[in-house]
Amino acid sequence: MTTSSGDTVLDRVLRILSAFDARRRQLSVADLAHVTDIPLATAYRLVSKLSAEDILTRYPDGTIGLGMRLWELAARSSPAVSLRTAAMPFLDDVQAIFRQHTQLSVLDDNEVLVVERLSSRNSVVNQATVATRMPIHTVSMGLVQLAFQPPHVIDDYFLAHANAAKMTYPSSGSITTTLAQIRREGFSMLDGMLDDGTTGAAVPVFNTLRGKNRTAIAAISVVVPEDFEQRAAVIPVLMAASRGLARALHPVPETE
Amino acid sequence: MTTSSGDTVLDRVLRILSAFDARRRQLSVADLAHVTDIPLATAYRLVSKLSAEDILTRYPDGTIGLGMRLWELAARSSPAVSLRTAAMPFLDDVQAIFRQHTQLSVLDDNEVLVVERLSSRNSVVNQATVATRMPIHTVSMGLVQLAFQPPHVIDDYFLAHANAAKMTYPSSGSITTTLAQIRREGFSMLDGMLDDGTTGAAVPVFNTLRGKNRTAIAAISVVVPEDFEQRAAVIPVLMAASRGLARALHPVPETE
DNA sequence: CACTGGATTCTCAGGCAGTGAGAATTATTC
DNA sequence: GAATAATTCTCACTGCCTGAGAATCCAGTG
Repeated sequence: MTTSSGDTVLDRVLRILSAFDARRRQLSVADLAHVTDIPLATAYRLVSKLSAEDILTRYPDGTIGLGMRLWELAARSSPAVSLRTAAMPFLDDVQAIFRQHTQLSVLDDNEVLVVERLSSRNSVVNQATVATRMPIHTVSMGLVQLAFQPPHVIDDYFLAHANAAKMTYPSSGSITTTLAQIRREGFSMLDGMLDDGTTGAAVPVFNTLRGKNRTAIAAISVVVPEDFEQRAAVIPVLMAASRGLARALHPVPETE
Repeated sequence: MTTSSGDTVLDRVLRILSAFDARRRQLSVADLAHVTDIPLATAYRLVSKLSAEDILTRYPDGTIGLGMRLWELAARSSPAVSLRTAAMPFLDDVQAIFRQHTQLSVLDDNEVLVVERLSSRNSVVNQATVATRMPIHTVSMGLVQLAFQPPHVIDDYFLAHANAAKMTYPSSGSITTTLAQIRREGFSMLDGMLDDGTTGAAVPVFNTLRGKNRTAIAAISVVVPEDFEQRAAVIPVLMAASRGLARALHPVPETE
C-alpha cells in the first residue's frame, strides 16, 4: 500500500477545491476523484471531512459543491475583498458614465486576476467573470500594472515569459517601447486585443498618490467599442476613479 | 514526541485561516502560533507551505495575511458569489430608492450569514461587514428565512437553541406566533432589535416563484430609522426585489 | 564591530494520521 | 427482486507530519 503519488493531504484538498469553477459548480464524487486523480475511497473520506467543516457542501442529489465556510474565510479578510469594497463606489461611477464593462484587477503570480467586474446593467450575460486569470501582456489591465512595477519584477516577467518579450503591438511596437510609453502617458489603450471591434483601456491604481517610488497595486479598466463616441473621455474618467480609489485606500491602514 | 493535541493538519490550517478577520488582516507568525495554539516551529512550516500555494501571503514586514488564491478559489464558484452576482442589480435598486443599508443574507449552520451589504453611498463607515454571522432569532433577516423552512429544520433549530424558543418579541409575542405571522404576511419588521431607533425589515427570497413547498433560500433586508418617512414603501420595494431575484435565479440552473 | 534579541529555518527520530484496495452496506434503477 | 451504482467500513501498513532544540539569519544598538 505505497502512496505512489507523493502528494500531501493539503495538496489534494487544494486540487479538490480547484476542480470547481464557474462552469462546474457541482461534481459527483466519482468525477471529482477522477479529475483530481485521487483514489475513490480516499476521495470519499476527504469529501466527508471537508463537508463536515462546510468547506464543501453535499447537495440533495449527491453532488458536491463549494461550501459557505470557504467563501466566508476568504470574504472576511482577503485583500481582494477589501480592495473591492473600497473600489466599488468608483467602479459604479465609471459604469454609470459609460455603461460599458468596467473591471478591477490586480497582478498575482505573474498573471492578471480580475477582482470585480460590472457588466452593463442591461446585458444578459452576467456570468461571473470575476476571479478569472489572463496573461499580463495581452491585456491593457496587465500592461498598465506591469509598467509601474519595480524594474526587477519586470525583468523577472520577461525571463519567465520569453514570448512576452517578443510581443509587438500594433500602434507602439515592442513591449519595452509600449511600457515606456505607458509610463510616460499613464495609461494603456489597446484596440482589438480581446475581440475585434473592441478597445480595452486601463489606468493603474497607485499605492500612494504622490511619491518617489509609485507602484501599481491594481488597475481599473473599461472595454468599449472601437468607435465609441465618448472615447476621448474614457481615460480622464478612469484617471479620476483611480485617484479617488488611491485616496480612499491611503488614509485607512488599520481601523482599530 | 507525542502529539498531545489530537488535531489534523486540516484542522490546523482552518484554525490558521480563521484567525484572520476584518480587524486582524495580518498577523506575525508568533501571534498566529499563539492564537491557534500551534507550536512555533510547526506554525512556521505550515505558513511557508501555505504561502507557497498563495493561500497565505507574506508581507514585506514579515507579517502574514490571506492570499489571493484563497479568494480566487472561493470566488470562482462559491454559491454565495453566484447568488451575490445575481442579486446585485436588485440590491442596487433598493439601495437607490431608500439610500439605507441594504443587505443580502443566507442561512448557514443555523446562523445568518451576510453575503453582501450596500452601505449608504455617503456613509464613511464601509468596513466590510460582509461575511458576518449573527443568531437567526435576533434579526428580521433570520426570522424571515426560518419561517419559510421545512418544519423539521425549524424544530431542529429550537432543539439546538433553547433560548430562542423562549424568545419574545415586542409586537408579536412568542417566536412561534411571530413565525406564523411572518408566514401569513410574507415579511418581518422589527423595531429596535439591532440598535435603538432603527428598524430592520426583511423579506424572503424563494427557491421558486410559485409552488407547493416554497423554501426561503435567502433574505433581502434594509435597516432604516424607526421614523423613516418612506416606511410604508419599504416592504413593497423589498418584495419586488425578492421576486426579481427569484426570477433571475430560476431559469438558469446550469449554463453548459 | 561585537552584542543582543528576535525571527526564521534546519535537524531528526518516532508515532500516528492518512492511506487505499477490497469487503460490506446502503440507495437506486429497471 | 435482481442488478447496479453510490457510499461507508475494515484494517494492516507507511511515510507525512511532528515539535523541541540547535543553528542561522537579521536588524538594531551601544
